[in-house]
Amino acid sequence: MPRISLPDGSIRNFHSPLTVFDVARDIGAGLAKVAIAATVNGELTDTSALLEEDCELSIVTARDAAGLEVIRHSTAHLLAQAVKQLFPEAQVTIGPVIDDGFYYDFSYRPGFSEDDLAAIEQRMSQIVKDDHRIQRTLMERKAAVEFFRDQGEVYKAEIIESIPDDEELSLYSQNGFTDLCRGPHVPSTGHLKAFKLMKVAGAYWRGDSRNEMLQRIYGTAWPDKKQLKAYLNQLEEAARRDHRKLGRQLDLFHMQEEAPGMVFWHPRGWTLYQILQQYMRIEQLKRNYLEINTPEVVDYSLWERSGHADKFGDDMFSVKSEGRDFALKPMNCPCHIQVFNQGLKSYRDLPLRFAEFGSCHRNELSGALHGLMRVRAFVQDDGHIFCTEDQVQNEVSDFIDFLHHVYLTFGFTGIIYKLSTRPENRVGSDEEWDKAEAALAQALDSKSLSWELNPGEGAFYGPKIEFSLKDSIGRVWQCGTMQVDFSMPARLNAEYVAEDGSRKTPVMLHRALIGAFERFIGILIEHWEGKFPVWFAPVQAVIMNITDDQANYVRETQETLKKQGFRVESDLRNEKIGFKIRQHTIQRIPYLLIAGNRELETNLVAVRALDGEDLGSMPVEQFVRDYLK
RNA sequence: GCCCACAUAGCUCAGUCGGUAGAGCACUUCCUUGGUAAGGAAGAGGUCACCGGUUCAAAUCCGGUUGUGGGCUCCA
Repeated sequence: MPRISLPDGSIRNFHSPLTVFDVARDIGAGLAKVAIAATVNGELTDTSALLEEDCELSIVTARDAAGLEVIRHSTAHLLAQAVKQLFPEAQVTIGPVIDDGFYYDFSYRPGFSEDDLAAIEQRMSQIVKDDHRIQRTLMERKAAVEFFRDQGEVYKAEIIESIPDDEELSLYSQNGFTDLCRGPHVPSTGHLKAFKLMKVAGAYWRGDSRNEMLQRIYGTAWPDKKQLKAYLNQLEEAARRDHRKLGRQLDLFHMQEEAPGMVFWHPRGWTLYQILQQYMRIEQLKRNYLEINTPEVVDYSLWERSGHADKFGDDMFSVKSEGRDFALKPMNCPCHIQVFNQGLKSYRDLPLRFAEFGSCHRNELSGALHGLMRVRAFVQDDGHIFCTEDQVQNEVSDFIDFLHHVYLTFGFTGIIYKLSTRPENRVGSDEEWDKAEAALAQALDSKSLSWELNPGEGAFYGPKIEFSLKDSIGRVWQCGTMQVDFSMPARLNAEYVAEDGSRKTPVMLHRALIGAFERFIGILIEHWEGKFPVWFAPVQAVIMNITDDQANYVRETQETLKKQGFRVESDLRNEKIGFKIRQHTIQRIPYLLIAGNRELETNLVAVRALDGEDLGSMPVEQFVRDYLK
C-alpha cells in the first residue's frame, strides 16, 4: 500500500497497482483532465507510470515549465506522425525541444516545400482532434534495432545502436505510429492545443556537413492559443527592431548585389561608426595600448608562413599583380608580429600591447552572410598583447574588466561567456595548454562569472574565451574574444631578450572587445531599437522653424551648436510643424528644437524630447548644458 | 557551399485565367506661412534582378545565374 506525499504536504494511501493518473483523479476530476506528466521523487514521468512504492508525487500540467517541455516534445512526435501518414517514404530521425518550440529532422529526398507545411499542420490538427492515446512500452536494444529496421527506419536504428547497452529503451506509440523516445509524453494527442509549424530548413545528419542533408521542420507549441498568439506577436515586434530594416529607415547603410557581404555606409551610419571608433580609441589609449596600422594587401608568402594559407586559403580574397600573388588580410595578427619584429625587444618592453582598427576581408560562404552581423569586409578593434607566460593571467583579467566597462557603457548585461579548450589537432605542449586554460578559467572565476565550457572548440594555436551578445530575436553573436597563442610568434620569429640575456619567444594574446564594428553596430541598432542615446546619436537634435520669419534664427542657432561640436541639423522646409515633428520623430532624433516667433523674440528654443515630452523653452546654452552634455 | 523560400517605382506592397504595369509614402513644381506625429493640387518616375526557353503573346509558365531572407555547416 504505497504512501504518496503531495506538494501541499498531505499524504494519501492507496492500494496498488495504481498510476499517476489514478492519483490525479483521486485529487479531482479537473486535475486529472489537465495532468500531462508528473514528477515522482523529483523525476519526470508519464501519467501512466505505475506507483508501487512510497513516493513524493507532483502532478505536472501545461502551466509548469516542465509541462511546457513535455508539450513541445509531444508536438514533435505529433509532427512526425503526421509526416509519416502523408509521406510514408520519409524516415524519422530526431525531434528535440528547443527554445520556444521544437524541430524534427526527416530524411526525405524530394524535400518538403512550404506548401507541404500547411498540409502537415492540418493533419496534425486532425490527429489532435481524434485524441489518440499515447502509450509507452519498453524494448530490448536488439529488438528495437530490428523493429525500426523492419520499418525501413535506418536512422532510428542507427541511433539505438549508439545507445549504451545497459540503458533501458522506451518507445512511445500513438495510433500505430511508434517512436523511440526517453519521454515523458502527454497522455493523449488531445492535450496538444496550440502549435504552429514555422519553417522548413536543411540540416546535416548528426551536424556534419559531409553527411546527408535532412529536412528539418521547425515548430512552436504552447499550452494554449493565447500564448501562441502572444509569441507570434512578439516575433513580429522583434522584426520591427531588425537592424536591416532600421538601417534603411534611418538611412544608416545599404548593401547591394555588386558587393555581397560588404557595407555602403551612409552619412548617419558612418557617424555611428566613427563615434564608436573614437570611443574605443580613447578607452584603449587609457589602458596603455599603442595604436598601429598595417597593410590590407600582403604577399601570399606571409600567409604561408603564418599558417593561414594552409588552413584558411579558401576564405581569403587573393589579388595578382605583376606576377605576384597577394591576399587581402583576413586578420591582423601576422602584421602585428611584423611590427613587433622591428628592432630588438627586451623583457622590459613586455607586456607590449598593439591595437589596430584592422580592416579584414574574409570570403565567407554565401549562405553564411547576414546583414551587418556576418559580412565579408569588416573592421576589428583588434589587439595583440606580447607578454611572458607569467603575465597572461593578469592581462586576461585586465581585459575582462575593460570589456565589462565597454559593454556596460552600452547597457549590455546578458553577456554569454564561453571557454573553448584544446582541440584534437593542436600545437603546443600539454603543459602549455594546461597553463593557458587554467589562466583563462581563473580569470573568469576570479570575477565570479558563470561561463560555459566548450570542450575541443579552441583554436589550433591556443584556448580562448568568447564573449557573445544576443540580437533582437535571441540569436547569439560572438563579439569579444581573448585567445592565447603559443604558435604564431614562433612561426614568425618573434623573440625578446630575457633577463639572462637569452632569446625567448613571447606569448601572444589575440583580443577584441567589440569584435567587428559592423556586427557590434548591428547589435546596437537592435538593442536600442534605433533610439540611440544622445552621445551616440548620429544627429543629436534638429532645429526647425514654424514660418520663414525664423529661418535666420534657426540657421544661426544651428551654427552655434555645430561650432561646439554637436551634431545638429536644421529643417527649414515649407511644411507644417506637426509634419516636421512627425518625420524627425520617426528618424528617432533625440531632441527637436522649435523656433517660432515666441522663441525668436525671447531668444529661446522650445525643446521636445523623442518620447514627446515638452521640456519647455530655454536658451541654447541651457539646452547644451542640461541635455547635450 | 547545402536545404526551403523570395526578387515589381527610391521605400512598403498590389497585379486574378499568359494579352506590354498600379497604389500609398518619398521626389519635383505650384498653392498654403502654420505652434508640437501626416495641409492641398499637379507632375515625373519601372528593360517587372539577370540570361535563356515555351508561346502569336511572358512580370505571370519552365530552366539557369546572381542576390536577399530563414535554417544547416562554417566563423581562424
